[in-house]
Amino acid sequence: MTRLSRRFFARGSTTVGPALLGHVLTRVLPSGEILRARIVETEAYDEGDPASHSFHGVTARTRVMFGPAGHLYVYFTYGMHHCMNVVTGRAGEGSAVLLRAAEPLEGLEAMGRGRGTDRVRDLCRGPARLAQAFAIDRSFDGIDLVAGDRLWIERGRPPTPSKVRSGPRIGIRAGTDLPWRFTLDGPWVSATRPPSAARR
DNA sequence: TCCCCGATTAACT
DNA sequence: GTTAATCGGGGAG
Repeated sequence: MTRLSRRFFARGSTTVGPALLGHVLTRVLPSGEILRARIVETEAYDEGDPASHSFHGVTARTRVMFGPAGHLYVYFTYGMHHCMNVVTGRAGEGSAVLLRAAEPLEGLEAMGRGRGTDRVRDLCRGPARLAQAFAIDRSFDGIDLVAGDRLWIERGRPPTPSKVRSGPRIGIRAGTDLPWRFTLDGPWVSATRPPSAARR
């Protein structure tokens, strides 16, 4: 049970995005319960990418994205949801990988408690659901995944590269031409929705 | 300050 | 397939 290292994260987001698939997000709750889930869906965001929160430079919210790799960037959206990202690249670069979905492996009961559902398939399928299942909120913004003791990523069995699919990212308006969403086929991947076709 | 809308989800018809 | 929920970020004035 080796943890992914600083070096792993300190590469470009479009490299770290697909590389994270198959590895295991691990959380220790205040109760001591352990949550583990295998990452099956990620998206890369980069400075200069109009869909990225870092596009407009450093702000109070995006400060962590511009910091050293291996830290967690958590944002709040739609007035009710949290989503978590792993910061990538070099300090000074505003890049990160959004964790969008995972296959629950351990601590399903605690995840269900956090989510308010018993449907295993819905525990970690979608970025806000994943954050809720793992009890992650803005207070986790900036924590270190390499050295911290509440959340980290364990080395799993990486898929053969041919199993990794890529396609357009979900829920964004700009940057839809970039194939920066990475998935492993299966029931744990979030639903794809045509980006903003019918959205304001 | 004001205003628009978002890296979403769940509950509708 | 459609839409309400709900609030903070960030650009415009």
